[in-house]
Amino acid sequence: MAVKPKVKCQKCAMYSETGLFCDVISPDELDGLSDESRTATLKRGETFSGEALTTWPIVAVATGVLSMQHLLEDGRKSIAALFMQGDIIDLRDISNRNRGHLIALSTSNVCRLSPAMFQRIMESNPDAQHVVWRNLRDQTFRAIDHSADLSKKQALEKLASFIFECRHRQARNVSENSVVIPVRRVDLAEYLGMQPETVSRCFRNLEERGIVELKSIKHVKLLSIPALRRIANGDKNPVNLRDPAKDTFKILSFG
Amino acid sequence: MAVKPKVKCQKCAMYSETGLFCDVISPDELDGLSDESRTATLKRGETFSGEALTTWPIVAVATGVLSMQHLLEDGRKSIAALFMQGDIIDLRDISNRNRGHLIALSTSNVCRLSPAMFQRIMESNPDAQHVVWRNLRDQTFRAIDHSADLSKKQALEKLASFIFECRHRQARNVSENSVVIPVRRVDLAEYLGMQPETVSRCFRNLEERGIVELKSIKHVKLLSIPALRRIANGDKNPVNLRDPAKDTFKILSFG
DNA sequence: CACAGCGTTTGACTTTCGTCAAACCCTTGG
DNA sequence: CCAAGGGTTTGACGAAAGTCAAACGCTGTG
Repeated sequence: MAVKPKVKCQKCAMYSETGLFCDVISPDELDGLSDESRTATLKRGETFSGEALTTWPIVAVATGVLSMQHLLEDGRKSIAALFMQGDIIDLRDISNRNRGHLIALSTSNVCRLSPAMFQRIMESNPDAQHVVWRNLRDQTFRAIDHSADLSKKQALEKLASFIFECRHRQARNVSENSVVIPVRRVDLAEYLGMQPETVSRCFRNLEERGIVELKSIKHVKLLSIPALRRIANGDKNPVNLRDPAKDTFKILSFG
Repeated sequence: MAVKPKVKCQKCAMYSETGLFCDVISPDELDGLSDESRTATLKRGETFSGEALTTWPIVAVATGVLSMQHLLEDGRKSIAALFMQGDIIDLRDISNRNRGHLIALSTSNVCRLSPAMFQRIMESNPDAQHVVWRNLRDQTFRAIDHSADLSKKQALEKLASFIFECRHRQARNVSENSVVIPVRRVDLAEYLGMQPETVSRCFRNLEERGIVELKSIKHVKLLSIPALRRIANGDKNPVNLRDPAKDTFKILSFG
């Protein structure tokens, strides 16, 4: 009977954007999932209670930015990951070990998916499985790349990498050399493991060198993408001075 | 007919260890997968050629330690992730974007799984799907936790966290307060985003304070787990001085 | 409209960690 | 068994980024 999406799904990006989870499942599956799931709007700084996450450990992000934050004993906190549109955050079975908190960085619309329905769809619908699998792998490699960025020592390099990360995530919506920074300076600093002051100094540095232009606090225009790319790749000099002998490793032949 | 595992699988940890992928699939599935897959032994420093990874993008780790390394233009490199027994590394569709290299840090036995067979088993066997899904989520949250560790400023804190990470991964095999560091100092330094000299100084620091004892270069005995835990959590003082008012965030109630 | 409060930027100073150089140690191979 | 080579440790020094303090700017609200 009900083959039209529920009211709450009709305007939700998880359904209306091409290729996201609720777009690739069948109308019946969407109907069942919708019945058992709960939408929510979070404002900046809000999180879910532990109780809510136990019952609803699977969160789909429709709009906005969520973060996984870790708190240290002395009050320092770090943002370990960012989640945006289309990300499905599956926290089943890890709430105890992992002491991270899921906190909104901007007003966000999310949908807490019914674990049972989600599981059933995953087991029966290869398309859905593919989308979710792909999204989780993207999250994994994003986190791995981010780890690589963090262990890159230079603050400027980390900022350059982050600008490309933002650009990559909004590839379609935005013109070629305009990038939106979707988080505040303080959050950006915590994500990159540095201080807001340092973030500010690095933006100024890039601007003084004519590599970017800050149209507003969150709109960055890229004036020299190659220069920014070289910085992100750890190339401080204008000429590439890498010694190719230093990074050899044996290649295991096909067998 | 063939319901006994292929010779190459009989001693492989992916099959013989409880709960790993090749242990939870059916004998027929294992048989088919084995026929289409390729085992390999890598020595320290060896990697797969790009060509090999295009044809065999799914690598299961049976023994040893593999790393995902990123090279910077000036020769610096960073180890962004570590893969150990039971990890299934799925590099399908990401070889181009992600410039990381999969490199062995110690002698390792791996199995390049047939993508077609892997996919078929994933779609038809919920148990296998569950194991692989769980493993990928572990990889994701390990990478996220690692990002949090890296953005924690202090070198000592990062080392303490790493010791717990090692302990966590070898929970069953080893006695309560003995931990094996499965990688060399240089690799450890690159994984934690610091210099080998700093790693050395931090180990000495922990030893001088009576928190750990180095039985050998890779065997660490934990003398005071609570003290190590406090360091890992960013608590520099003996007494916990955190101001609870500083880390409040609004909790979105159940709805 | 003006004020309050937070977020951001700037500058001066401090500290941690990286850099360089050399000694030491452990493994590997002749 | 000895020698060679890479990996690890130690110490002295320097630089990048953190800390502190204050000014500036934006935003929302009475």
